[in-house]
Amino acid sequence: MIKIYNTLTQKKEEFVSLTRGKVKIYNCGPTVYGYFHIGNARNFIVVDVIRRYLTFRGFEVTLVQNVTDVYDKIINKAKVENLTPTAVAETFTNAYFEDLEALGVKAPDINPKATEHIKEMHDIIGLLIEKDAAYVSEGDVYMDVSKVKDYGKLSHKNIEELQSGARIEVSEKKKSPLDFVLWKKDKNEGISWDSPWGKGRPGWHTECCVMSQKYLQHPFDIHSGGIDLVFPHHENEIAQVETATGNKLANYWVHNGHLNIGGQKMSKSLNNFLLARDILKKYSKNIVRFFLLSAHYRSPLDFTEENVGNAVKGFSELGNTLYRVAGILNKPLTDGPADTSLAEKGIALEAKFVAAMDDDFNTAQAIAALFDYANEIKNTIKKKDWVLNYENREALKIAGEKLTALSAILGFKIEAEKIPAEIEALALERETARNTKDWVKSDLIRKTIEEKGFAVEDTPKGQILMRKIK
RNA sequence: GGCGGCAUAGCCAAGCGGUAAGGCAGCGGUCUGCAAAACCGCGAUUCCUCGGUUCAAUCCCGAGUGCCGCCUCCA
Repeated sequence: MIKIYNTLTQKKEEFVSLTRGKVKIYNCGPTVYGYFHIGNARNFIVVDVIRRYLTFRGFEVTLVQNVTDVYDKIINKAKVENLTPTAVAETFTNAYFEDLEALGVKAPDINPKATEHIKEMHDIIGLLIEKDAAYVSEGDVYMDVSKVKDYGKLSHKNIEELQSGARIEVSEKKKSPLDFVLWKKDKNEGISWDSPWGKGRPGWHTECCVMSQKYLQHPFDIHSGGIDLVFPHHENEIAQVETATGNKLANYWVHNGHLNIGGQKMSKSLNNFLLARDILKKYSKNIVRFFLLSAHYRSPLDFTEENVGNAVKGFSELGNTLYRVAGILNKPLTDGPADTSLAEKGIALEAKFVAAMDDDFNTAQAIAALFDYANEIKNTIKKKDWVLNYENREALKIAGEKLTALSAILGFKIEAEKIPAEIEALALERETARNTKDWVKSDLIRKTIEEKGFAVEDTPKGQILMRKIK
């Protein structure tokens, strides 16, 4: 049974999809006015893992992740750079896809753009006006929050408390400070569309309403995003959709915690962010993912060089396990008793991994299961009475494949790369030197191998070659 | 001010009623010609504090302290 924590009910709930065997997910994608940072990456990776896991559990998953390509910040950026908003959006939309791929995030099934759904936005705004839940004011259109049943149910706020909050912008155009803009009157910002209410551009929130409706239909299964989107963004999506259509928007609301830097939220407005693409210059996508998944997705996680450094060391040995397996599988078979313990423990460890992931996608615990699995494999190889007979070789091979497959659910690509012939030749040469106890030559060759980015280890069963992991 | 979350070994981090996973670092050992490697073993007797519920609490309830987030754009 898969359990998911639902922000709406503030409880872990059993996951039951609307259509048997299928899951529809909508994740709030980026506003493309700059490169996305590692905190944004956390969200994309968390959703990627949820998607991969649900697929592993037999669901056919449809993931929609929008691109917000019209927005104040894009317009501001365009002004500063002396470009058109469209050009800015295009540049960073392309960069977004590049960075996703670099992080090992599978491309979402559908990547709708806000600007390609203006007509649909007009429709829902029109419907809201018709229902007297929205009003026109000096060329802008606002949502009338007082007409929304249960406003605040997602973020668990109530209207009175919100109104007493001092931080809400007061606008003469709004009936209430809580009302939010659906359509903004054009102010010659270089991007606008005609509408029944005059020239203008869409406000936030509405795009997600219409794109989720168009590609997934309401209600769908899972709506996700960063915890900071709970209010007002997701609250306002619910307000619009449920008021306009009377349908529930989504069943499960999943929100990931923030990536902090120095204990503080990483954000573009605080200017304390690290770009995903810059981090990737220093660390591999495996390491970045390993680090980001080492804490539960709902917990805050602090990005420090030390923490990521730990991830590098921890992850390396996980990856190296496969080289150790591959190295042993190469050796000639010998006679001896079969050892069934690896196969037995493998089943238990896979179950541990699945149980962890079933429980609200507990990747931290799932990673622990991977380490247990890797340790079991290495321990087996090291056992004095374990021999490479046919049965044991098959069991080892299966264990290695299983470890690779489970890791792939978290998006870790661990596999023993084919060792280049050149390195193999060096290793053979080294073995010859070792056999004649020519340690000087042997160590020299080891050094050469290392300089070429590989490592060689001597074990009772012979040399093991592996690529050094970064 | 309102709402929400978090406080677990030197560091990171699971656990959410039955007596503390995993990783990094450290220490001891095994293996090795050597080894930076690998493997094995060792580490929390206040799980922030104080009360309470319970046969039993890190886990539930209350109070307190300290952090963080949201209430404005934000993954």
